[in-house]
Amino acid sequence: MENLLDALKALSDETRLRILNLLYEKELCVCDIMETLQISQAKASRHLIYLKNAELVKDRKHAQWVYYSLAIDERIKFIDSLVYDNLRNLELYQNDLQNLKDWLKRKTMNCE
Amino acid sequence: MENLLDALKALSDETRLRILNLLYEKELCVCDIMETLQISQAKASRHLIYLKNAELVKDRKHAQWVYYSLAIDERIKFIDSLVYDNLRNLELYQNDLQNLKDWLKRKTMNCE
DNA sequence: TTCTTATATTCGCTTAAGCGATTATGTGAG
DNA sequence: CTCACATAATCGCTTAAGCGAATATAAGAA
Repeated sequence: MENLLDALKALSDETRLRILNLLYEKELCVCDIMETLQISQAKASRHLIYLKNAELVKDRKHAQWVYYSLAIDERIKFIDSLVYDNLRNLELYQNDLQNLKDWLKRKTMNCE
Repeated sequence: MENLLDALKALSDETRLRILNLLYEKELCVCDIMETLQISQAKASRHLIYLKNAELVKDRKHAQWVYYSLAIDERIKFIDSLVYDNLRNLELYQNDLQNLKDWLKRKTMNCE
């Protein structure tokens, strides 16, 4: 996290907050985000790249998938508080977590 | 603080972060902010109003002055962490605090 | 190679936001 | 009332950012 202001700009959009909330659960690929939040592929990709440029998340390519995960270190612990103490009190973000759980279950079943 | 997203948008601008950092010290009027940060009156006023609309600060009118102070409650404690653990490690914000101290001293001397 | 799937990028558009400069409003002093 | 001062609001402009739609890229499968 080079630039604190870039991080804060990344936090000032609802879609990116919703994505961040999901990534606090586990590493996810773009399609997991699309499915869970019911947003377009372009939108998911764009916001993930924005978060990556702000150095809040990192990516890892494996075959045709790109997996995104958190890159929040101790220097920006206030984001942990934001997520756990604020976002997760809100219904929208709770629902997103439930949808993620449901989606991952469906996805796993398809692969068996 | 009705809307968390509004608060985060208010935090995504450097001038507003600098103002917030000053208000963490004490209640200030618009001219204190202008002088300390060396910004125009219109700019100071605009950003203070933005912070007020986001319900991060409140105002109090006394004679021809408008005093602004923090309106950060326990529900958004992550902002305390942002200010104390992050902003105040940065030179810019430290300098602002020193400039505030100097300005308030000059101001008091003129009134005696 | 061709086809499919996952992801990223570009285009055109719309809206939000920041700025300096200026003007308006409101308060107190004389 | 008139003047000075503090603050807010408006105007015109520029730039950033978000969006859907479409296209490009890259990897694996066949």
